Amino acid sequence: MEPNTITSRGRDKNKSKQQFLDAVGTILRTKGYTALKVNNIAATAGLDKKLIYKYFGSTEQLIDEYIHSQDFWSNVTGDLVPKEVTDGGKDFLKRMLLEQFEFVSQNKALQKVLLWSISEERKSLKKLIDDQEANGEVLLKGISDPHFGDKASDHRAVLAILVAGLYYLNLFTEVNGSHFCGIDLKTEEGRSKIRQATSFLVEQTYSSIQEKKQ
Amino acid sequence: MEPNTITSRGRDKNKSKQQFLDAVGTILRTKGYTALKVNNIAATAGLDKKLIYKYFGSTEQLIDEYIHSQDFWSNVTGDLVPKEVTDGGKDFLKRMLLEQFEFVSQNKALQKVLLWSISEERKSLKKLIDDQEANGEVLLKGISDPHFGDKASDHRAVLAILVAGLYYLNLFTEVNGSHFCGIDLKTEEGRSKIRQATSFLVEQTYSSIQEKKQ
DNA sequence: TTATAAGGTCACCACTTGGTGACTTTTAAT
DNA sequence: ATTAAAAGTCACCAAGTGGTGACCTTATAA
Repeated sequence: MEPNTITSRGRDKNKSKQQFLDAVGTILRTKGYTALKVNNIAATAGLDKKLIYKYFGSTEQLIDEYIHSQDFWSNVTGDLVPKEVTDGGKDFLKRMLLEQFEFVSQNKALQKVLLWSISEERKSLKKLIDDQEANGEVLLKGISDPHFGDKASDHRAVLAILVAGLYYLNLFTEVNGSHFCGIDLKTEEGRSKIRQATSFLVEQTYSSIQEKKQ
Repeated sequence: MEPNTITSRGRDKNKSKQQFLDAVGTILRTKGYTALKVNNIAATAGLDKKLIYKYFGSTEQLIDEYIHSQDFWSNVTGDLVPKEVTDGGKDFLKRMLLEQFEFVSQNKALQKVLLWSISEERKSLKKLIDDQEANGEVLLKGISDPHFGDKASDHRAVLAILVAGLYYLNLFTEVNGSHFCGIDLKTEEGRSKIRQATSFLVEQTYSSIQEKKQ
């Protein structure tokens, strides 16, 4: 029998594979990566676990295939990159940081993946992180580095702290935490303060590091 | 028989209890909180798991007792608080941030606890976080808030991003990651850049938010 | 219609998990 | 020495884990 590609049957390998991949996503979002067990995944997919071994080889490979299949940073990176940069990328970076802050807070899967990537050594996660880093590298090299000249790495260090800080604050808010340095991150008011501080820090960095360069 | 308090025997309840608590610490540091299983803890302690139930009631209670017994932020918070503040706490905050950055990077247990606290809902972790937050509150209220006046919460938001960012960068470095925004966090050079950026941001914040206030 | 290959189910295995009852060993007061 | 209480060991259980062989089911090419 030839491999079924298009015909819609009740028994569809591709559909079943997708059900497993979806199940991985569902479990990851709701229970986190520690709940990604064969029995759990099979039950969530509503199919027999045997099929996981048949189609993916192992649970690990299924999970890796899930990771590779997702574009976790879609909204952040796929963002509008300005055609022309007149302010050294200040406005672009500001928007990027604020959008990332919002995007992460609304994207449970990305949150769990970020957490996962700092919790467990894993090739496919390292690749994910490295790829995202490479994406950022292109933007920085093309947009802000030229502006900061020999102070480029100083600006990058600042940016690293900002990106990392916004990541952590979002993760922190999800469990056990609400107030951080007295800011209530669960309220719109608190999050607004964080956004303002982000804008402020980008602004300051652009005016001051630029200053030093001249 | 009276409870043994001081006499040193081979069979010493307190010593055994401590062995279990130490085992929890060892496992946490080396394998992370997900490896904190009864059998694992008992094996590490070199004692029978039955004793865990006898002495602590359950594994959960043993773990909670470990968490409560530790002063994870000892070096950071127990730090020298200035008797007299003449610069609005700028120097104090700068030193605090830099010391925290170093301390976390060298303290595996604290790293794992930070990770744990943003991964799993848990009363004792929430208490830990809340207590640390309360410690910080005292310092901020006493040192920097008066300086920033009605802009105090703006300064706090900046500080939140910095503290969170330094946390995340340290956690990021431990697994899967090395470069972040192009900064190699595993090298002294990279970490130095982060320290400089931290100083820079505190400096900027003090000069600029102060400016606005006047 | 029938053969066949792939989709899918189920029972079962070995092993690990948390947890407990029955037991032995040690200690120290009598 | 006797004895009671606590320290500690061991075998065992039920439930859950990852993983597999034997089987049934369905679609379609011949």
